[in-house]
Amino acid sequence: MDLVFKALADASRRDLLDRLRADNGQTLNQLCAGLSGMSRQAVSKHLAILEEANLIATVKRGREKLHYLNPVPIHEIAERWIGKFERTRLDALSDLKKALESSDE
Amino acid sequence: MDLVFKALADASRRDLLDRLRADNGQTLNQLCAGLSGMSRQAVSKHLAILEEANLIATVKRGREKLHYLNPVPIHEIAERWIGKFERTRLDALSDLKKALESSDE
DNA sequence: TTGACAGGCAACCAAAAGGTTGCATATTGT
DNA sequence: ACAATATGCAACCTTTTGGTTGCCTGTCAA
Repeated sequence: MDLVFKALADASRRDLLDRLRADNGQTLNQLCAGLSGMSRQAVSKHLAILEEANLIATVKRGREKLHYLNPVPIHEIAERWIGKFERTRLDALSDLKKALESSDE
Repeated sequence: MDLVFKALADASRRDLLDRLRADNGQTLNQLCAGLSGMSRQAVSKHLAILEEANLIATVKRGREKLHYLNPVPIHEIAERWIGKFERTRLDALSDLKKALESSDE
């Protein structure tokens, strides 16, 4: 799970995921076109990190490599981790409110 | 939003949030007790990062500082970002499946 | 008043992250 | 065959990150 969080920590990588979501199965060069001002190798490294976090899967087709979004890890994070915080949302907010009010006195 | 993702990227910080969720309103020293083998200053820095990302709010009470969980940014991420991926989940998976099958031929 | 306690600030350090350049390899179209 | 295309690999560099130590400030209690 740590790998997924770390992979999501970078804005360029989130952007890559966004663009794969819009158009799945793109090659490295296609994805490079979007991140302007960044070298192909940098994009390649980002994709490797996403792949290691299992957020994308790749298929080689001839000399090119197609990148596919794998939304499962994001789903798992939402379920197992964010879900916990969603459930306690109102409690935490009421704690916060009470704490702020008592500090006004 | 970037600050929130970056704040969530570290396991110690996620642990701090977990512990605040279990017991809201803890002081720095209380939170230190949990992260064994880490100095008070290191924990303090983590808390500062969480606070800057607006994931916790603090209230000073005398010489101590109480830390409260603020689940709103996590909720927003779940809504605005993860939600998008949840919605396209089945599509992406079927793309993946098709791509894998065609690579078998 | 004077310790002890809770926390803040700043300098410093090692390791990891993000990026670059240069070169190698494999595939494709002519 | 050969030139162009698509990607991989490795060394290197700079900035950020996570952590430490040392000292300073504010607050409480005896």
